[in-house]
Amino acid sequence: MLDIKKLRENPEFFRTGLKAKRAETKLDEILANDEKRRSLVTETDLLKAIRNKVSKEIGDLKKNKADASDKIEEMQELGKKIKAMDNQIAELEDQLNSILVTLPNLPHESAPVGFSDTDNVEVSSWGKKPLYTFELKDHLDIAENLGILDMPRGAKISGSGFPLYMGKGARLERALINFMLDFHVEKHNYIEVYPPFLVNRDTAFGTGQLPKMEEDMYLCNADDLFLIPTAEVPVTNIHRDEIMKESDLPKKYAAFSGCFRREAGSYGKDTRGLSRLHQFNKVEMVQFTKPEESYTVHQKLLQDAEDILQTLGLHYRILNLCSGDLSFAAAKCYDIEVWAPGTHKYFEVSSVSNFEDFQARRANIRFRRESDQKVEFVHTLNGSGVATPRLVIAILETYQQPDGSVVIPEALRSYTSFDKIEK
RNA sequence: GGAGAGUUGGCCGAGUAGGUCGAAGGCGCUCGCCUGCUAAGCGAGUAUACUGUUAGUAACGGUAUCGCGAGUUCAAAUCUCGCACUCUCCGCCA
Repeated sequence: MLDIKKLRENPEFFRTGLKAKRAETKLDEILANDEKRRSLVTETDLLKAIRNKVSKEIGDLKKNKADASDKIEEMQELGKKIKAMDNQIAELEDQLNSILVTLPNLPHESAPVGFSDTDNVEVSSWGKKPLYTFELKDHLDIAENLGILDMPRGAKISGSGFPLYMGKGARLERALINFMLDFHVEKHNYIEVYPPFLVNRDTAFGTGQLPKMEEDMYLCNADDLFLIPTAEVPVTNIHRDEIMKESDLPKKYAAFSGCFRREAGSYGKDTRGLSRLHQFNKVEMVQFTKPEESYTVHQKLLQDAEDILQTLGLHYRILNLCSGDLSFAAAKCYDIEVWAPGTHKYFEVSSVSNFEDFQARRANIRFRRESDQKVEFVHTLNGSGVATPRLVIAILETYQQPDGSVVIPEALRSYTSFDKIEK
């Protein structure tokens, strides 16, 4: 949620930012509405002050057995007026809010201005594309050949985009989750979290999924609960409506969760194998920081995610997303794309975002400064650390052997208990 | 799923024949005093949001908030209705 006070003070700044984010701006409507609302509030508060005062007088009169009927009558009239004005205010607030909640966060100044993913800027990379002396297969061919992934049966059970891992494939999936979670907890000092996978509307609103992205989530209608698209949603909401201690910041959480996405409108794109799924697993890192620290933390968060790929020996590149490609709530975001030699493509395995106070405003997450006891919104950040399906793609394709088998990266072997997947 | 009890400020906990209750008291915390040190003691302070005056993120004022929402009333923490959550018992179940 954008800050209406700042918007009031500097609308042009917001207009420029929103335009870079490719958002429709109705700022004039918001500002006019806000103006009207404030004058009404002032007026109504004045009347309420009178009512409070006179009501006390009535109480005193009655106690002294004196006649108060004149005043009561007066207040009856006043009460009607107040009620009408309160209704008007509520209506104005509804209107104002309905627009405000659909406005995305502004891009940070260090995010390149641009329209689409072609304007994203590669800022760094690690490792390089490995060379092979034999003909490469893509992950689906490898996996089917090894019998570790059964997409047709997944489709039979649930529909397309629901993977069914079998045997060593299932074990590899579980190993990756444990490896990544242990890694972040033990090496990067995150607090491990195991969150609910179903969340209510307030929670989905807090991180910015609602109201605009409702169509992208699975809804359990009978209970009005959403299947989470990422652990970011429940984990960020841990501190919803709370005032945190300054000394608790930065707060670092790492959580595994299943992720469920309807991927509405993306049919026909990246459909092969594990590249785009309705259900997948991910370890997510979430941090709460003081405003002045968030961009330093953002860099560290990126490193924490990179660390996973480096340890697994996978080549990747990092993109600084342009304003137009940033998600609704993000001010800045790095995407990490891992190289898949068989598909000959980079796949996004992690998004590392700084939301500044955008989510904190929506979810009302604040902290108290020790110096002056003032309350402020925290900054929230998160990064995938990382999502498994495309990681599996990269592992299978990178470590495939001429005979169709796949060698397990060293760091994973204590988790898989095997060092090779073969027929 | 059925029946009952509950939800007050950072915590504990008063407060129901509606009125001076943003809310007693205690604990905690902050500042000051006192004191070889510590502890104890004494004094003061200790919510958030919106809004106004103002050059002011300073100061002062107003409004709202006692789980959430609506209602009754001149006036509601206190009455009525709906909802959420917690606890207990029964049923069901991994």
